[in-house]
Amino acid sequence: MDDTPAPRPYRHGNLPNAMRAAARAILDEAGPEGVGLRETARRVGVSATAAYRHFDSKEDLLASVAAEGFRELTAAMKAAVESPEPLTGVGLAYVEFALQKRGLFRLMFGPLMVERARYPKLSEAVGEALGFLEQVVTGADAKTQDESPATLAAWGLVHGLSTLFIDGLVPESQARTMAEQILVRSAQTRPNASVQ
Amino acid sequence: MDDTPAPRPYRHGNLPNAMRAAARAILDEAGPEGVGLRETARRVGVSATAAYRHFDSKEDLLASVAAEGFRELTAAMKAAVESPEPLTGVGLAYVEFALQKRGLFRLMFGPLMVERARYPKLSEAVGEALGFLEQVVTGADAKTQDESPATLAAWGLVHGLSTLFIDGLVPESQARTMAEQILVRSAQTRPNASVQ
DNA sequence: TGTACATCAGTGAACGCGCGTTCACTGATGTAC
DNA sequence: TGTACATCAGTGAACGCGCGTTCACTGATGTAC
Repeated sequence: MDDTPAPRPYRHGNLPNAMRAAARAILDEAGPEGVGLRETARRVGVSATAAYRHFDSKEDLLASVAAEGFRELTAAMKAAVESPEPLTGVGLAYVEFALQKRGLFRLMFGPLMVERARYPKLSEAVGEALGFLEQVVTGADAKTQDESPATLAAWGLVHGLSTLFIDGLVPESQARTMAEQILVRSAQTRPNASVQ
Repeated sequence: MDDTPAPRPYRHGNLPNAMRAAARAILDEAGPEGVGLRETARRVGVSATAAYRHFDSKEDLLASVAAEGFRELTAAMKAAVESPEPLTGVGLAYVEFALQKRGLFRLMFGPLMVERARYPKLSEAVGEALGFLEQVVTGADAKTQDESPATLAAWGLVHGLSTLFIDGLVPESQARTMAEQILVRSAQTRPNASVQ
């Protein structure tokens, strides 16, 4: 019986995904600055150069991770829109996403954003998240380029709470209760809040 | 006449301040990640080792820059509290601060926050900014450790708007108009908004 | 079904770089008597 | 007023490090005939 643990096939099979997963692990341990292409490759068990078969550069890898993050954020919000108070539910889902995937969230809204025009997949994922939010807030399909003030107000609030929480400016233990209290109240005072 | 440009005295005079100023310049050009102790010293025209006479480490330098930032933020908010609608004025001052001192703002709310307990001056400056905000929102002197939900709601909103603006998720040209519109409206619907 | 060959996905060595920090030092300043 | 000496604020060289990226390569896979 040969039970030597199969020294890995020559071809990895799905290196891009494995790289993204490893990068996300580092992201949560060390934050966006801690993610290096070499270190990521090391974790996957592959040479650093192998990464260049699949990504143009380190930035390209990070952009693809960020895009993945935006897609997951959109999915999380979509799952939450079925709640009795859609906007509150979606807002809480946003905050929850940030709390649970801090490193990823930080990457998504970090300095990469400055260059995001260079990564179409990323821009698209950002646009979808935003479009969905716009739709929840205004009730209309957003085909406009820019966000409405109402959307921006809602987005700003949940985004600000999220970052204050993950930056430790509010004690972790209070984050969720606070968020719920604030978002429920905020939804009640909205001009066009749905009648109860 | 000796008009050789005085080859700088042996002693700098105020190296700590000069280092902070240089660090802030880099901050605005390259963001928090671009700030290095060596590069900062280089700009000041001093050897890298000279910095260690005044700062324990690179992190120590950054913490002192961040503390300076929080003190300036507090001052900016205090200057704005005299406006007809204090909360709106303070909120706009907050957003304006972020827009004008992006690099600094990013540093102030960056990963350094995680370790801020190790820098008493920084913690104190953060506490003062927060305490003032609490006072504006609730009208009471905040002697409590934690923020009230009302304060957190206001802070979250202005903070979120600020970061969305400086991360380029809303077109720069619209940022100020949007902020004003949102904050004015938000102040009107607050439970205890001042009567007009 | 077998073979030649193009393509794809890896490898290890090497590049140059800038970083934070420590070391042993030197030159200027301030202070005690 | 002068001198000895401690202290303070700089210096340059060196440390080890990990990084992103390029290079020339090799081994495995897929495809055409």
